[in-house]
Amino acid sequence: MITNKSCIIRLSRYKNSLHRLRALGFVKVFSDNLADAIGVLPSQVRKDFSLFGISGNKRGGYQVDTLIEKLNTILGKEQTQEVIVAGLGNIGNALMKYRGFEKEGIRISACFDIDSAKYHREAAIPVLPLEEMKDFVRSKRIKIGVIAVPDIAAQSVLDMMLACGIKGVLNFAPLRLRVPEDIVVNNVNLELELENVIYFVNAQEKTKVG
Amino acid sequence: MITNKSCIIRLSRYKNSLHRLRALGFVKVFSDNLADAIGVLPSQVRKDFSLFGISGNKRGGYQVDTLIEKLNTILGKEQTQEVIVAGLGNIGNALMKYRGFEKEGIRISACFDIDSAKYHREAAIPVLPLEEMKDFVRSKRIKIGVIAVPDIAAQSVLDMMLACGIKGVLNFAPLRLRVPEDIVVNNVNLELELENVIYFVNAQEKTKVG
DNA sequence: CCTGTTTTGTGAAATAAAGAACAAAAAACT
DNA sequence: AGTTTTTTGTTCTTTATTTCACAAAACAGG
Repeated sequence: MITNKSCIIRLSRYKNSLHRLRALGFVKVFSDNLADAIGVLPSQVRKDFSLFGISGNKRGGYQVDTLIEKLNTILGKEQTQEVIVAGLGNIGNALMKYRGFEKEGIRISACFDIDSAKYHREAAIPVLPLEEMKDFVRSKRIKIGVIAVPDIAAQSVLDMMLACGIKGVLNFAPLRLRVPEDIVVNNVNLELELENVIYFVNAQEKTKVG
Repeated sequence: MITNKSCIIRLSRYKNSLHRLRALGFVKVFSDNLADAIGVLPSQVRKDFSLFGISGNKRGGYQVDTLIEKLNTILGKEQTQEVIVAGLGNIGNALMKYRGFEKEGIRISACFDIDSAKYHREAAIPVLPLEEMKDFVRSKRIKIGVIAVPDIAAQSVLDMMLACGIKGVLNFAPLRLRVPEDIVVNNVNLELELENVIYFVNAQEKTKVG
């Protein structure tokens, strides 16, 4: 198992670029096309592929279609991935409406909230009480959850998810969640990302002056 | 200038943890408290601090208040940072309503959109036509922008921002933006984050079986 | 005031990631 | 058929990051 996160992220980016290239009519690509597209060196592209046993043709590059297929297999996207969302606040709402997941084969199967005013059992994406999470997740064998609840509730909602059999989590609450080793957590922290941009902009300015 | 992004991200995390610790009544902390809080080793904490000239007291640890202050200075948070948002779709909307920025000293000054139906000049956060971006940004000397427009529009909106004097961007459009070297871009790509979780969950499963 | 303990700060060692370089294969051209 | 060119796949090198390890400082207790 390859544990290098940035390598996996690059694979996703390659795949994205390949979709665009295919739409433009490309049938084959070379490592430097892909490198260019995602902003790395060609040798990096080849090394990434080599790590996952993806091979092309010397002088012929890579077949776009087969490459996309292989990447999808590696990234676990052979069938639609079902995920649940906890918390129908700002972020939860945006996620439910977000169209970007579909085309990546990701489907939000349900949203869970504590507020009964939000329940909506018959919606395209049903909004259900937290208590129903266990049955729902188990019967559908869902493995991935998104945490979009307020900070204070995040850890307890996570624990609930784990009890349901969830194995991987995308967390929007700006704190570190405690999880067993075999559980995967990715954090999206908007404040932090902005803060980071701010730091580098300021640092840039200072360098210029000094 | 320190260019190590993950180091800066850790600084932000330390700061977050420190706020929590202070709220709990802590007056001083040790490197291993912070290490524990954000999930790294104590030596990492000390080295990070040392890189930025932050020093504590041998055997006495670090003063929480002064530490927070120093981190704020480093992270450029002495005064409120004003940012603009382009695109009042799902994500733009969620950002405008999101309460998490305030407490980090980040303020969304305005949102810009192409759709005249969305304009709302008198709102707490005004929604303005894209054409007004230049005047607005220049008069307020805003340096940071958020891109929350559809893929196809992202590059042109970015170029517009740069023409206005924006120096750093947080980009939600799932593609690589082309920018001059001195411009900072951080990408938040939700599909990609989820895909990443999915990969590691699948990889985990396979390892267990194999 | 001395001894023992704790915790920092940093230089050296280990690990991980990225980049360069090049042989080998495949196609294209003559 | 042979030569040239292109592009992969992989090994070796370099660079970056993390971790270890320990001396020096600060405090506590006797």
